[in-house]
This record gives sequence, C-alpha cells and structure tokens, in this order.
Amino acid sequence: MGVRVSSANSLTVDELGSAAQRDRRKRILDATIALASQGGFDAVQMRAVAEQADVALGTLYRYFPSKIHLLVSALQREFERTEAALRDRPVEGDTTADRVINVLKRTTRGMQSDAKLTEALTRAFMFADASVQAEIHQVGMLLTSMLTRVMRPEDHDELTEEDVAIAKVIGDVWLSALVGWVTGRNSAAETGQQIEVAVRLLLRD
Amino acid sequence: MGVRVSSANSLTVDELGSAAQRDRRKRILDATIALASQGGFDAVQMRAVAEQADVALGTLYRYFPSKIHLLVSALQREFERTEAALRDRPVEGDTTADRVINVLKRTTRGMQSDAKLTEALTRAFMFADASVQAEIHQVGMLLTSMLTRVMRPEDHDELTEEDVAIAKVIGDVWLSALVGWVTGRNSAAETGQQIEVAVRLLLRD
DNA sequence: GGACAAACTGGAACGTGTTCCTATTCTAGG
DNA sequence: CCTAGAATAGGAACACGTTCCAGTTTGTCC
Repeated sequence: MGVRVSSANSLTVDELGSAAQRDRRKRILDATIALASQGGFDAVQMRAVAEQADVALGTLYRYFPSKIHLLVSALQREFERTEAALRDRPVEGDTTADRVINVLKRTTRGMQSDAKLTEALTRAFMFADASVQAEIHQVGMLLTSMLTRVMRPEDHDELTEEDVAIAKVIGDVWLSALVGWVTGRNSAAETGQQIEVAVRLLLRD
Repeated sequence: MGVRVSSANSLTVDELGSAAQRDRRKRILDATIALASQGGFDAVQMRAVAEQADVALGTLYRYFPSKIHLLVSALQREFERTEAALRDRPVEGDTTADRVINVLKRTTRGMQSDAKLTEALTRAFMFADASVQAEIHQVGMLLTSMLTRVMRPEDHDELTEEDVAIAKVIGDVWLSALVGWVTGRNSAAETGQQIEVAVRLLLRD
C-alpha cells in the first residue's frame, strides 16, 4: 500500500545538489508560488509550472514526484521564511494567551492577504498522504515550536508536557480554522475569532 | 469565482424526488460507500459508481455535481446514522470529560474499523470548497450537537456559550486528528491520545 | 579531449474527473 | 391513449496529473 516514503529524490536534490540543481529547484518553487498566488490550487498545473520554471515536465517530476509534494515543499519554504521573520520581531502581549493570539493573528493575516496562495498550500497540506510525511512533519514541528517559543519566551527549555500539548491543540484548531476559511465556510473575522476563543479556553492563567 | 451553491439539484432530488429518483439516489450512495469501503478515495471512480449503481454517467452527475459532492453526501448519510445510533445508547462516564472522550473514542473506533471508507469520506470533507457548503455545514452541526448533548445530557437547553465554544474546539481537534490518521501520519492510538489530551485540557472540572 | 553515466528536453500516451450531445424512455396533463 | 417535456442511457470528447521514451546535453573520470 501507499506507505512509501518516496521523497528521496527531492531530499537529495535539496541537500546535495549542484548549484544548477539548487537553481532549478528554486525556479520551480518560485513558479509554483507565483501560479498559486495568481490562481490558487487549480492554477498550479504541472505543465504550467514546468513552462514557467523553464524546465521539462519530466524534470519537474524528477524534483517533485507529485503536485502535492510540490505544493507542500513550497509551503515548507514559505513557512520557514515566516518562522524566521517571526524569530526577529519581538512578541507583544503581557499574558501568554495574548502573545499566542497576536502571533497567530499576525500569521493568519499574512496568509489571508494572499488568499489564493494560502488556498493552494492549505489544500495540498490537507490532501497529503503518508508519502509526504517528511515534509508535513517538518511543517508541524515548525508550527509547534513557533507556538511554544511564544508561550515561554524566556525559559524555552523548561517547557512542560502540558505546554506542548496545548501548543498542539492550538495548532489543530488553527488548521481547522484555516481549512474553514480556505474552503469559504468561514469569514476572515470568524477565523480569527475561532482561534482566539480556543486559545483563551486553553490558556486561562 | 467558485462561490456558487450548485447543490440545488441534489437537494431537489433529495426532498421532492419521485420514488424512482429516491431509489436511484440511494443506489448511487450505496455504490459509493461500497467502493469507498473497498478501495478508499481513489477507488470511488465516477464511471465505477455509475456502473455499480446501474445508472448512466450523466445521470450520476445530475444527482451529484462532482465526486466531492458525492462523497460528502455519503458522509452526511453515514453521519446521520451514527448520530441516530448514538442517540439511543446511554452515555457512560461520570464526568463531562469522560463522557465526551467515550463518545469520541467510540465514534473514532467505528471509523477506524472501516479505514478505507473513512479515508475516502475524510479526504472529501477536507477538500470540499464553498459549493458544498450546505452539506458540510450539516455535518458540522451534527458533530457539535452530538458533543453538546453528551456534555449536558440533562439540561441540554441551558448550554452556555462556553459549552458550545468548547464543543467546537473539540470538533476541530477531532478533525485534525482524523486527518492525521487518515493520511498515515498518526497511528490509531496516537489519534485517540490526541483527542483525549485535548478534551482533558478543555474540560477540567 | 574522449567516454561513459546522469540529467534534461520535448512530446506522446494513459487514466480519471468532467462536460456535452443524441437517441431513447419515462411521466404528467389533456 | 397521445403528446410535450423531463429524465436517462450510451458514449464521445476534453482537461490535467502522471508515466514513459528517444534523443540531446551536461558533468565526471581517465
């Protein structure tokens, strides 16, 4: 059954590739982001990505074995950038809940400002099966660590099990809220509300 | 933009159809469930559904305008059955948290016993866009009411805003956990654990 | 520089969701 | 019973993800 971790290719290319390979990979991801920003999930067509990245279709599939891998890898790159940007800026808010809410709302706002892109990446994330496990796990870790860092900005080493559990629950709610928004079931305001309510329920101290 | 609520057909057929139409609709959903149980999301191929339901492809599309609509409608029917079955049986557990956990674990176990079917239905649910809003909303309401009923079995009318908010958060976590399990990222045990942790965090009284 | 392997190109081909069209069958109203 | 209109059958056609292949270019080792 489909529990093959077939991302060996992209990983290899990612880590050991020549300059030309790194450049191709970057061009492909850039094209992916551009097309997704413009037209969302449906607009990220493999032939279009290949053409815009100036790469043959077969080569595209050599770097990313499926459209889902492609989009999740793009998500991973974007998320790493977001996380790095967040690392620099100070976190406002006195209570833990305030800080978490601020960070999540800031991030959510950033994603909502590029709705089509977010739709494409979120869809891919939700549709990814076990063959994309590595990339998915990476994103999940980034999110959790983003949250715990905000929760315990000083003594990040002394996280309790409960802290981590809370961060994970918040991550789950955030994901559900995002899916609701992406699929047009919730407005942006409702999405923010949904997250805020969850955080206040979980962090009342 | 795709924000058309194009489910008028299936709704009409559902509510006002002749006996023959109700029968066709049932045959189609039965075929969908059968194929999904056997081979999951990928095995629910529109041509196969049509053939097994003894219906032309065009007719299938007349009843359900897309594969996603088809699967979400199937999910809705299954969920209504689950909810009805749950209504009869008494809820075990002394504390609120215990009851909620029991219900969720029971439901989750039921879904995990037909993994392929659950995979198909969950995938469809996560992929559904605004055009399936009506059906999705229905399922969400069922889930929330299922949870609040278990939380306040006696005085179900006196639900506080917080009760409903908690139920929604739990629903979000359940959905995320389900997606994690369906996509092969979490084991069944981890899924149950994930839900239990969230419930205990949210219902500590 | 030459030889070999790996990577890339260009494009054909296949599967499945979706659309469309024509002929046939069913259903309701007279 | 007859007829107009709706619903269905049967199947061709199209779009896009994916696979595959033959020929060419690139990179590496001697």
